[in-house]
Amino acid sequence: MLMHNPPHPGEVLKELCIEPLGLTVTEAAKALGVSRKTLSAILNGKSGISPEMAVRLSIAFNTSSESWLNQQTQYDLWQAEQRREELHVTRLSVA
Amino acid sequence: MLMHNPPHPGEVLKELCIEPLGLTVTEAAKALGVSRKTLSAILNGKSGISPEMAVRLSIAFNTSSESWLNQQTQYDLWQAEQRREELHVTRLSVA
DNA sequence: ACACTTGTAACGTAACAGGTTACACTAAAG
DNA sequence: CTTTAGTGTAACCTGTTACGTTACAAGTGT
Repeated sequence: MLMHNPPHPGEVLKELCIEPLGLTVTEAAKALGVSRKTLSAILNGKSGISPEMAVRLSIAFNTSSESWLNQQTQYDLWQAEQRREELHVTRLSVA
Repeated sequence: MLMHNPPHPGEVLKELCIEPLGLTVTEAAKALGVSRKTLSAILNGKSGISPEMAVRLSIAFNTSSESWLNQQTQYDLWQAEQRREELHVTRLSVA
């Protein structure tokens, strides 16, 4: 159960990958093979990290695609959990 | 790094929740607060588990929403990894 | 025969990742 | 001061996907 608001993966990407390497958004986008707009949207929290983008990041930064997508999952899930009460769901199990 | 083709979360849902409780798709869909079509699509691998659906499942079956969404993430990622070679990405880091 | 369950086709909507082009802004370098 | 590089983002487009309702065909069991 997630307790705290997880950071948007874009922030992590910026702080752990882009800034340490002194990369510009334009450079990084070109290397990743996506448009500058797409990367910019991620870095500014306007869009999420897709499975394909996670793989791109894993290649460019020699990291784990799983870690990127898991971060996104935690973020998305926290958003959905905030609306837990609004979903009228009947309990089917007590296990 | 994922090595094996992960099962579709719908299969797991069917085998671990629906069938053990002797639930019909119609009943389960009603309890979850979604249409029969939506649940059927998930159970038959035609659509994935959304963040909101993960929360619904966690309420209905008293489980962890994280586990459901993580399963979906692993599944989606495995699909994306199959196309790893097709993405022309430049390595930016050797760390 | 009838009722129940199921998958699914055929429509629709909303959301979202991604693309191109173009604009305004900032900051640095000449 | 002008020029250049970098940036965010608006305005358009596409493709995909989750979800809804309605309706149909097929299977199963009473």
